[in-house]
Amino acid sequence: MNIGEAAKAAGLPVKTIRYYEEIGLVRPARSENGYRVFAESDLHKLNFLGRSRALGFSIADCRALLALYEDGTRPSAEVREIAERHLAGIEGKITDLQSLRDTLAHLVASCAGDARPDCPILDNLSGD
Amino acid sequence: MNIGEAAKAAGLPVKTIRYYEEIGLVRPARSENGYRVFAESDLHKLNFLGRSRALGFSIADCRALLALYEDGTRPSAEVREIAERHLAGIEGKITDLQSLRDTLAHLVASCAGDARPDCPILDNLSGD
DNA sequence: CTTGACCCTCCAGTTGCTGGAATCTTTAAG
DNA sequence: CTTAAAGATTCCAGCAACTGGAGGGTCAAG
Repeated sequence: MNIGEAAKAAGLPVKTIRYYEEIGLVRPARSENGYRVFAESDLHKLNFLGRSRALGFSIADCRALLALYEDGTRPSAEVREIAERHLAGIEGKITDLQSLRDTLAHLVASCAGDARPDCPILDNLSGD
Repeated sequence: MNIGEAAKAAGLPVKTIRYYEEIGLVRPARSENGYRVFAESDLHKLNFLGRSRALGFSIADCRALLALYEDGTRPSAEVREIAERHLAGIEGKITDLQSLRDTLAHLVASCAGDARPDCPILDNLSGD
């Protein structure tokens, strides 16, 4: 299977797959003409990567998760630890964004948003 | 005032200030020895930038906000529009992260996290 | 035999800094 | 007066995770 077909099957851009090969996440075979040839196992990995990335895992996490996935004897605790750390990071981001949102919402609400130059948003940014 | 002092006053790293000059956000004067010299107005701008960035505005937004700030006759509507768009972006991100968090929380909760290899997290990532 | 859809590699750009190397200048201590 | 530390300068490289484009080779259809 060529890269275009693999991309469709995995729901990833062709460029991304080439990038994943470059950084050693997948190692598709090559045919005589130099084209990458994706086996079932490669497709499986690509799908795994797509799902992991969609859950927001970093490439480093994905690499670790993939290694754990390939090792049938790993303790599930190791996987869970990666996921937990990621979850904590996301929760932190949500908290940060929520406080940003609250601040911004107040500022936006306080600004008339008309033709006049008075603007509490700029006042706030410039230090009141 | 040299860059180090300006950095302390604005609460920004020295490197960041040099970067802001490089991309044209501030234009401090130079003394004979080549050192940057920050006037009150430069400090004011740096503070403005620090606050804007802390609210998550992109550099492009900051540039626009700064220009509007310097233009005493701007309509507040223009400022508000930038802030509203930013707010909408943040709200979108929050929503995305929340759904990620929910998914991850379920996965983490379903995983025993012990020495056994069975792992619903990996099962999920590999496509069940 | 040509056209168009693939595929290849390599290089540059994205965002917003951050670190480091190599080199001044200034300042405080001895 | 010398010297060493602190602080300033420039330039180059790198981070994350791709993405776009140039310039080319390959293949199947008509």
